[in-house]
Amino acid sequence: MAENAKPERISEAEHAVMEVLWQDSPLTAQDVAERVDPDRAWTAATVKTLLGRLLTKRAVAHEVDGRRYLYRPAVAREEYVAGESRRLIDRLFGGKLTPLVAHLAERDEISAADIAEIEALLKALKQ
Amino acid sequence: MAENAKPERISEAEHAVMEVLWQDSPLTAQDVAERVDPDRAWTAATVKTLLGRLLTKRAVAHEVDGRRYLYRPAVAREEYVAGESRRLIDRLFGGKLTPLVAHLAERDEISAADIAEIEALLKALKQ
DNA sequence: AGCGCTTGACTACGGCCGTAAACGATGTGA
DNA sequence: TCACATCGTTTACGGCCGTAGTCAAGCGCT
Repeated sequence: MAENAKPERISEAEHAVMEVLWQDSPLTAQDVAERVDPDRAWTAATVKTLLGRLLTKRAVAHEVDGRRYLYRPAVAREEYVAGESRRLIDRLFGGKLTPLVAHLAERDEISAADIAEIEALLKALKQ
Repeated sequence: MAENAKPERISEAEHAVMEVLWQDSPLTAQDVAERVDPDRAWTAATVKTLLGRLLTKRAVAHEVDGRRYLYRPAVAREEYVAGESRRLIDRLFGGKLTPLVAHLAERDEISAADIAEIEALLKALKQ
């Protein structure tokens, strides 16, 4: 094993790029630029910079395809999401999920449908 | 109404200061420095800088006490926590809580006790 | 063979962040 | 009154981030 470079933090802009790659890969830089969230209104140059930074952070990998690269994620979305979730829950809710749910509930940010869904989910978990 | 300056983003280091004030306020800068998470190992100067920045961001307010200030939060922890939670859930879970719970469940980050707690909570919510 | 287009690498630059020292005003004890 | 301690304010500085322009190398046409 070993070889397991600690995961460097992915910034918010970089995350937008990762989302594209998680959805479909491998992609060329151009493909990524075309698919990235249009609200960002990035130029191709910006996307290339972000891909470069993600490369050095080892969050994406590249494979040579003729004279260009094909990019693909090197960290699973699963892992990223888990890390970010944990960070937030640790920082704001003492590491426990219940207070988060309670919090959202108190602010009416949970619908009846949500409740039903989560109950079903938990029931399934118990067995 | 009006007068409601948009909440400027509180950084992570600033948040550590806020936690102190949310727990007990008003406090002098010195008090804050003494109570802030010791893992940070900040000098008094650093804490003063952070308080200053929080002041200009209007996240804390100060009241003059002789020749020094007493600081107190100007945004409720509740509000901050809600904002951060929403950001994360929007960014990673399409705005829905269920996937977050499902996610944590799949990673065994929910204990049986958690499940029971949340179920009780949801049951209470339904009525 | 020469030219332009594509593509990654390098450079840039202002902004915020983390961390902190220097400065200046003010109060205080001797 | 004079040195000293105490505060808040200002300035600093390296680092990462967001955004993007420029450069150099190679490919494809003509």
